[in-house]
Amino acid sequence: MTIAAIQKLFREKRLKVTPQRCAIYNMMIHTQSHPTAEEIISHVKQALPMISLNTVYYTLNVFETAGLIMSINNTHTRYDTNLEPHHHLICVSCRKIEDVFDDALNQLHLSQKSDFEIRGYRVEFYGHCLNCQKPGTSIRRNKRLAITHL
Amino acid sequence: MTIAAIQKLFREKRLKVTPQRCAIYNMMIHTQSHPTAEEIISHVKQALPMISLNTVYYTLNVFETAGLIMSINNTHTRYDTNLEPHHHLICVSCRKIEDVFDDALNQLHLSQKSDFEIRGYRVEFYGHCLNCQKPGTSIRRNKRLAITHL
DNA sequence: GCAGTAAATAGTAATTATTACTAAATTGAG
DNA sequence: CTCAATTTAGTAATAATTACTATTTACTGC
Ligand SMILES: [Mn+2]
Ligand SMILES: [Mn+2]
Ligand SMILES: [Zn+2]
Ligand SMILES: [Zn+2]
Repeated sequence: MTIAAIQKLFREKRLKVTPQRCAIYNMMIHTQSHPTAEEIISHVKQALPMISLNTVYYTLNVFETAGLIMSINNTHTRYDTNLEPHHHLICVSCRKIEDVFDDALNQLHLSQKSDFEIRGYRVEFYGHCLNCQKPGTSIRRNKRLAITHL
Repeated sequence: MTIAAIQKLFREKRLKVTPQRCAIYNMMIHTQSHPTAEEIISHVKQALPMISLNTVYYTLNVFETAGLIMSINNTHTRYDTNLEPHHHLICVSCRKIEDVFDDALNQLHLSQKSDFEIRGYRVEFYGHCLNCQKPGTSIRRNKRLAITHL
C-alpha cells in the first residue's frame, strides 16, 4: 500500500490527512506484530522525531472509530471463577460481561498446525448489552466512566 | 459451596487457608458479574474491613496460578490493521500475538438468543509460543517485563 | 499445644498505560 | 487566500497494577 493509497483511504473515511497519521498507519500495515502504542511511537519517531505519545493514542482512537483498525485488550482485568468451558458476550459500550454456554463453541480446533502449544481458547462476542441499546447510553464519553450496571 | 468446602479446595491446591482468601473466593463464586479487583475489595471489606487492595491482587494471582480462576483482559492494548476475519494465538508467557486464518472459525454463531446486539466476535487461543516453549523462558517473573520477541 | 519457618498480609510507595487539558499549528473547504 | 475546525505536542492528571517491607499468620513436625 502506497502513501498515496493511504491518503486516498483517509479521505474516503473523512479523516484529515496529516504526516503523523500517514506515518502511523504506514508503519502499522507493514508489520505483523500487533504493536502497542509504545512500539508504534518508537518506530514512527525515526521519521517524525517530535511526535507525541498523546498523538499516537489520539490517532489510534480515530482509526478505530473510523473502522481502520481494531484494538485487542483494552480494559480493567476482570476475574471469573467459572472454569467450565464457556465464552463471553462483552458490551463495547459499558464493558459488561455476560456468560455464554454453547456446546458448539466448545469443540473448536485449528485446521492448520502451528508453532504454538495451545492450552485453550475463548470466544469473545462484542456488541451492545440490553441496557446500552437504549438511546443515549450507548456512547462512553469518558473512557474511564464507571460501569453502572453489572 | 460452603466455607468448609472452600477450605478443602484450598488444601487440595496446597494453598494456605486464610480469612482473606476464603472471603475473596466466597464472594467470587456467589456472583455472576466477573468482578474487577476494586469490586471484589468493596464487597469483601464488609466482612474484613482491614483488607488491602494489594492482598486482593496477590490473592487473585495465586488463585489464577492455582487454576481456581481465570482473568479476562490483562495486558497492554495492542492494535491490528488487519480487519479481515481472523483470530489470534496469544502466548501467555510473553504476550506475543500471532494471527490465525481459519475459515471454520469465521462461521460461528450462538445457538441461543440473547439480549446482546452482537456486532462480531474473536477467538483467542492461549498457549506458549515457540520461543517460550524453551526451558527457562516460559515464566514471566516480572509482570512488566518487556516482550523480547515480536 | 509449641517452636520454627515459610508464606501471607497491610501499608505505603512506585510504576506506567492511558486520558485530560490547552495553546499553537495545521488542514481542508469555500 | 482566509477562516473555522481539527489536530498536534507538551504537560499534567488519573488510576490500575506492581514493588517493597515490616509484621503477622498458617502450617509442619515435635
Ligand atoms: Mn464467565
Ligand atoms: Mn491480527
Ligand atoms: Zn452495556
Ligand atoms: Zn512467548
